Amino acid sequence: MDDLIKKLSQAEVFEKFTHREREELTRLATRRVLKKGSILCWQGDPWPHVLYIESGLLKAVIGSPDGGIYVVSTWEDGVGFWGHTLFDDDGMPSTIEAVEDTIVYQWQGNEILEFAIRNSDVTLALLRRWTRLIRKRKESIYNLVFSPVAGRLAKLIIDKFIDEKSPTVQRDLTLEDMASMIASSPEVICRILYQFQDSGFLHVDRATITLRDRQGLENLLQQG
Amino acid sequence: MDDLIKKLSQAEVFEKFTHREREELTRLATRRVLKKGSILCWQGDPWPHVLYIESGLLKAVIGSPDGGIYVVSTWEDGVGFWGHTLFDDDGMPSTIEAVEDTIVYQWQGNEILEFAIRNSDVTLALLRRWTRLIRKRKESIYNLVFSPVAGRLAKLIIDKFIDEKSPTVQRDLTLEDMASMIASSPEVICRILYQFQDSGFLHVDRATITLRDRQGLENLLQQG
DNA sequence: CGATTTCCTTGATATTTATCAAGAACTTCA
DNA sequence: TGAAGTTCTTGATAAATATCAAGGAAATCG
Repeated sequence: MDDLIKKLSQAEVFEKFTHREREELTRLATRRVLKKGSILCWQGDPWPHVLYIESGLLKAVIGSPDGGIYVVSTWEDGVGFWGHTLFDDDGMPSTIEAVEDTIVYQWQGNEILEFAIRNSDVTLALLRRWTRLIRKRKESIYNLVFSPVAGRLAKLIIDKFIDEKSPTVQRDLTLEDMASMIASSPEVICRILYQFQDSGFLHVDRATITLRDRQGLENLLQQG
Repeated sequence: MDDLIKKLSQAEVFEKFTHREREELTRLATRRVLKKGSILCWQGDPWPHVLYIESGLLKAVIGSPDGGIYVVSTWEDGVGFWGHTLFDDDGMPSTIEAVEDTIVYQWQGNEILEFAIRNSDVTLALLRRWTRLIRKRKESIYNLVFSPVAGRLAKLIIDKFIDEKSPTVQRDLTLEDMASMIASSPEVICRILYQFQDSGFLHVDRATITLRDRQGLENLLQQG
């Protein structure tokens, strides 16, 4: 548990609590282990909670009635997740699913919100965090509106290689996974991947992707 | 000025201030008249301010390097607008433009933020407001990802007719305006409009649109 | 290891959407 | 009123993207 205190003191928003408050928070936390593929909450259901992700990976997904899905965002270890329900009593806008086995600490949201509101540093950090989320969503909108599929894929790949020392990465996402992240279809993504290879940007094989010309990819983003 | 106090007491977020605080706010406010087409702030520029729209209409627009534009949202009279910059010191994510002559009251953001943080009701209202914005953005994303152009246009039209007693409205938006609101092109919108007419949903002429079958349009939304 | 399943790849084809072009209808304004 | 500028409308065409289908490669699992 001391471990958790330490981690919280380095996490956005949580870091702004006083040490004492963090101690209290640690006491109130419930540790949960989420199996890969399990659902934390469903789109539309209320979920007035707060989460700290100790390890693993979550994704927020919106689905259409006829089965299409789109991955709005992913949440990595070391970050907090505040349920929308907490702030406006409405259902969650997306389904949250564990991409891999994930360990989280969960709070009853109103308990922690109580703390947060009393501490203006925390409040400001929360507002700041929320603002950044809005920016992210607007960026998604920008990409959907102005970038063709190739541009969106280029961006996805570049992001993949951020803080990656080696120019080669394992293909840990299936084509379908990628499709659901950039609103396209697996076949199209496959083709564009090899198109990128033909352009000399990447080397692609079944298991790996090797970055050959980052600048080339980045140019695709600019011109949309 | 008493007028302003009264209006603020009925506006989201502002209503949560104490009467005394609102008095103070009223003193700090600067009244501005924005001519139709004038720009309040540019995408990318810092803008750490707060706005109350007394009359008129603003729109938030994102633009691509090659001239495309997309209207992210519009802001009507009676609502407040809080600059993103205020919360994270970054540039604004969109350009804010007056759609028509608009009268606003503007504050130096940090002054008002000071108040807001000290009053937990206001803080909660702000977080709530911010949460709703995120929901709106996600809805936009949903529509861009899952609805074809016809579906997005149908939604735009239905929204147009919300709180409209008459089934006929003036076409106050040009085709280009609409195009920039649903990420399409004027020609395509024109065609779909007449398509809707052929399907019996609307009657269209150069100056007006008459709603004939609301349910028909709404069905388009469901199935995407 | 063999069987089954999932995933990748590619060709052929269909669908959706955008673009270009040109004329008609309307507005504005001198 | 008439000239200039917008906006609308429609046809023809092009581009982007999705879908369908099928074979092959890899992974999984009993």
